Amino acid sequence: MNKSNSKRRAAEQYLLSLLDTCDSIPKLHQAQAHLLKLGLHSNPLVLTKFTSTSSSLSSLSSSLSLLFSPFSSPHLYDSFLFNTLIRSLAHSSLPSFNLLAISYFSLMLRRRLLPNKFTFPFLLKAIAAAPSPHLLGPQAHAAAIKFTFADDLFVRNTLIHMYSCCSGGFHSARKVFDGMPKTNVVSWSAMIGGYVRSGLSNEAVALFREMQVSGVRPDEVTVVAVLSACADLGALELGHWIKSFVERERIPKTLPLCNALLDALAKCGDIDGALKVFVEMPERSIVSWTSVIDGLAMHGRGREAVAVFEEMRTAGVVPDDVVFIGVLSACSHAGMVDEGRRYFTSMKSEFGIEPKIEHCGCMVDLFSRAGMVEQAMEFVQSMPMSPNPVIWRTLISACRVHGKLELGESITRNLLADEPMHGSNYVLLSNVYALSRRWEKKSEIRKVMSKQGIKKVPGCSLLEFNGEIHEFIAGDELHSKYRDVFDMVEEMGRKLKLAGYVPVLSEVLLDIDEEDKEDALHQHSEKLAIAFALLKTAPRTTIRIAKNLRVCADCHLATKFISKVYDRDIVVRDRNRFHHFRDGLCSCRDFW
DNA sequence: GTAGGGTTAG
Repeated sequence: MNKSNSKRRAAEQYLLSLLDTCDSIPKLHQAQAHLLKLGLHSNPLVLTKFTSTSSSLSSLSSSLSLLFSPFSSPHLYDSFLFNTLIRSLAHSSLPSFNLLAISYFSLMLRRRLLPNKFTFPFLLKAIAAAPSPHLLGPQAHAAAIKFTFADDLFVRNTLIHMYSCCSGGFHSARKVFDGMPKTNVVSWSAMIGGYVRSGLSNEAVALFREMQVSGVRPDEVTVVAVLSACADLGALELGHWIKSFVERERIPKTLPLCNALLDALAKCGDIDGALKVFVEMPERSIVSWTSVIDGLAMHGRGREAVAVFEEMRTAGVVPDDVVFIGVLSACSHAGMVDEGRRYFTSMKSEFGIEPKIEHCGCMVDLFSRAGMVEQAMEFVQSMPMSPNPVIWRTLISACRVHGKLELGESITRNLLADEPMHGSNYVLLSNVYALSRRWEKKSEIRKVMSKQGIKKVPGCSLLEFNGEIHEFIAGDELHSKYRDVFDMVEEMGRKLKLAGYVPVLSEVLLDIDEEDKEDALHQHSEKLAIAFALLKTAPRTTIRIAKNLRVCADCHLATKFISKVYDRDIVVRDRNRFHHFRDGLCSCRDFW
């Protein structure tokens, strides 16, 4: 070995060990300076190490500035360096970096470097994280086949993940999954997670059960995915079952697992169980705090939510924009107008966080619920961004509840012009008309809807019974299996009336006579679910229901009566929040 | 040196 070669070798070794000691970005920058001084800017070994170090310190731009520098010689790069680069860029949460990963793959091919079995998992991960995975994903799949790596277990598992990140891609994901001669825990977790991502939580739970039958042992990642499904479904029994499963199977209680558990319990109605998980967590991230605050907000426990936020600040955790959504919605659900205002102002002044439309939406809701419709309107006019349909719908509900019918009507007309195919907008307008007793206008709406083929989203309520999740859909055909359920709804109606209940007919969309309207109300999904629970469950046990829409005025009133007449606690999670019905009253204090 | 996972207005 000649002298200059051994000198270069020594420099290379020095830098590699220097990079090993880099545990902060300033140290990384020092190493970068040494690297340039020693002329190692084209050394693939050093550049690879530098890339993976800068990636683990979330400072990939340092590495990119080196690789893109005019001094570097990309012709020296090997497959290993490209793999490292693609992996590091795929790992980033910035879409532009994910895209860069994909372009490095092309560059690699242009330089006639062969991808190996490690390349495709990295590439597919980048594609999954980048915008429009459905465009590049199938091409990458074809490339994996061409280079004979498509049968590799790691590649297939990442294919499942990639396809399930494409909208509607769970079919393709399932095809890959079903075609695998051998699967492992990652394949199952990826598929279960894919179902959750597509909003198919029931399928996710079903696949989890299949996984257990097949003898593949779930791990902490599987459990996190199943817990998200659980949170989505509001399946408390399943949530509790998973909790004991984790204990029994000694599945490591990682931070994401505890966060998922805490979030699922809160979203399934066991907020105190969620708080217990939170208190016992050995370490917490901002996600843990946010889940607790959101959970308390959903249960109308705004004071406690705000207290938790203050505790978080005392603990030295820096708030982000997401946690403020929880704080503001807590204030709104608990009628804490002044606090809400203060927190909103503090976002920018104290924490330098620019409010987004979601935060403004919380403020509009805060004023609206408190009956301050004018302030809500003024707030909308002073927002730095233009209002979106969510904001308009919040305002319209406020107009309806607080009797500002003309304003409500004019806003709804604008909204209908923006979103003519959105069924819930017509429902809102129809309800405004019903309150102002303009029946002819109301029936006009119905005609427009049927003419244009605009459909209402059907109401759907979920209820767990005997370890199964039962689904009730509003206006479902009278199924023979549920004959007794419909009879029970009729009987409930009679009993409630004796107790003083008067059906609220104004929200029925159909242009039919009063008696038929009452029948239509009887078919609302939560009434079916409650009737089922009254028939099947032991006296005085709590009834828990999760539904997809907001509770309608009639079901809200009826459920209050049911809780008293039948002596049951009834917990309903609707689109927005929890309602705890007990002894004729609701925890939302009729504010929802 | 490889894959799957946690919070987000109404």
